[in-house]
Amino acid sequence: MAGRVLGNYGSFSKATQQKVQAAARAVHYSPNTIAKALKTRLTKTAGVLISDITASFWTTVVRGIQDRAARDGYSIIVCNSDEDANAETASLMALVERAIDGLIICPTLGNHSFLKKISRGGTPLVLIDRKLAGVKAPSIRVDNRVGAKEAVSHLLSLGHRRIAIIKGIDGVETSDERYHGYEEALAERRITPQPVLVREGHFSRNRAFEATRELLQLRVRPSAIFVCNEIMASGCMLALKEAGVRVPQDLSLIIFDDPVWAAWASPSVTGISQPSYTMGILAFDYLFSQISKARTSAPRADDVVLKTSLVLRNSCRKIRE
Amino acid sequence: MAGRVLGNYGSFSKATQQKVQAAARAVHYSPNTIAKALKTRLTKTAGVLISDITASFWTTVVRGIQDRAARDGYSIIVCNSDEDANAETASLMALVERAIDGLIICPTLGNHSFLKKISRGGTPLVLIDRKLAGVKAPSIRVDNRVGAKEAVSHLLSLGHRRIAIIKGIDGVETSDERYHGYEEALAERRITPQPVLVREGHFSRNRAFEATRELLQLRVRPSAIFVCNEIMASGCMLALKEAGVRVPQDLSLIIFDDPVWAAWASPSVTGISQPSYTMGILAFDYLFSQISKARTSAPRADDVVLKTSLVLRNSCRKIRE
DNA sequence: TTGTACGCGTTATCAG
DNA sequence: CTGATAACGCGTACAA
Repeated sequence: MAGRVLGNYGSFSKATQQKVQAAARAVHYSPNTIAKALKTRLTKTAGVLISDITASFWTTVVRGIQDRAARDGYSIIVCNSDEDANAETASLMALVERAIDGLIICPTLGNHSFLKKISRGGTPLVLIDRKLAGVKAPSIRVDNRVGAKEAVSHLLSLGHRRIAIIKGIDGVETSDERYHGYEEALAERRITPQPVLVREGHFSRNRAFEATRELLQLRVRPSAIFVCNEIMASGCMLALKEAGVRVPQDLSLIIFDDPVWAAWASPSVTGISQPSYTMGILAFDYLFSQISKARTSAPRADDVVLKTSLVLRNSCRKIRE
Repeated sequence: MAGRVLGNYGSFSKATQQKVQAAARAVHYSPNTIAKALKTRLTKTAGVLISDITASFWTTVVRGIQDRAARDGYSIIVCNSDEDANAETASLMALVERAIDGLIICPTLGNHSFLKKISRGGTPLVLIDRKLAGVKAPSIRVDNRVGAKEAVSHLLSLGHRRIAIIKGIDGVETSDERYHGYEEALAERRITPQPVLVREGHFSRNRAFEATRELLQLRVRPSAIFVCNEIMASGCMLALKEAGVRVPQDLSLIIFDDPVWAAWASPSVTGISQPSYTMGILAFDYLFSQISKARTSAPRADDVVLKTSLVLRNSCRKIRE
């Protein structure tokens, strides 16, 4: 009986309702989600698997997910893969054991057999930041190619022709797409990318630091650098600072991402802003609608690609070459 | 019976073991952690309640907690309070419903009756960043007073006498302690704090932005500002930049915290570094030992106070006054 | 060594 | 509308 009023189902009289509620308050009743889950097979908990919560892009995404999840009565377990496929699988196993109702994941490179098994097993899945071939799940992404192209086109319009790029991890969609954007922008001006100006940064601060140093040692230095994410931007800027290179007088800089510090850095840095918080919100919305199978009237698109925006600041300068 | 061999406890014969295992494979048996948790009262999940994961201090703490938790087979549910007592209680309820095995919390200001009830209820608890009177639980903190004092003493030793402070939230331990450190450092030079130089920043970017603007409008400007955390530092630096104030030529700046961008900002900024990752590691260690009740031989201290360190960079300049 | 029956806290069903 | 009772899947105590 008490179960009915507390669970708010079935039928009961106003009188018993009040009695039960009074008693519940008296005992400080709090429902046990575990027992509930045993019955309903819903834990009201979702898993989130990203590369590293320490990156401010991901921090913001996670905050978006958490906020929306809290609204819907869901809790979130966040795991970090550090771009390592083994770590990914380990986290996935922990998540599955906890019987999460759904999963939001940014897949690493590598074999995703376990992930695919989970997906086939019926666990609702949402991909974030990257797609994954062979898995039928909605994805929330950003148009990396167009964003990168906009960044490089901006440099070109300022007169730059020797534009270097510090890429992420080859094979990772976001990295490859940003490189394609770079290529496309150059192609429009009939410029072919010079291998010596194309550097690997592995989404790592140290690698980007090294890459920047190498670029500065070139006989003919680039007049501008496009850095493919915020983490690498920090390494790059450190190297520039160390070498005494003035931005933008000696060299122009544009980055993919728009971290908080971009605004008050000296000079403030121009970048491509991603709607990270919104991505988190959307990701959970998609997950939730899958979980509750309450398909909204209009069938929603399976691949949500959001727009980035160019935030103009003071790290790029007009040149004549 | 089958439970015994699969759970690997009690006694059984080799023969039955093989029969059961064969059957298990045939049915693709996989244990149900939910049912298990209902019985054992161990969910292998811990809750973490902080103010805002978006702050890089907290991001790092959380990463420390996650890493150590993963090692011990634990998953973490992170909730944000945004320094709001109601939000704190709401998150706490969600956590309790999920029957977490333990809780790491940075308590907000306000009535913690629910938290105390949880603690008395026997849920292992660890306080992080702040203590909480009336709750018997270990706390992992930093010596905020000494750290702040070191920062201000540094400014004093450089010749500064008009030193402004942008505080956090009055009543919050970290904020109050940092202010005490400020007072103490001044007292050693027989300087009494001037109310006009003491500003409220509420740990908020915007509030700190405003506070900085007010300081700059003073008839006699301060020669240095001590900003009590990283979030507020960003607001302060934006205001300085907007007003065209050069650091450190026109004004010296020192902050509590040592965010990643401090190194490559121009100028790089001097600050008080907290061992945030270590704090996360320690917090989970304490929690885990409480959960497993495996009291280590030596009784560990209840209040762990870590040291901060002054990281010298280029935002403070020597002056003569 | 083996079988079995009970309880964990919910939800859901079925008579009353 | 109400009260009792059977699952959910696993651990465990007790009896065989």
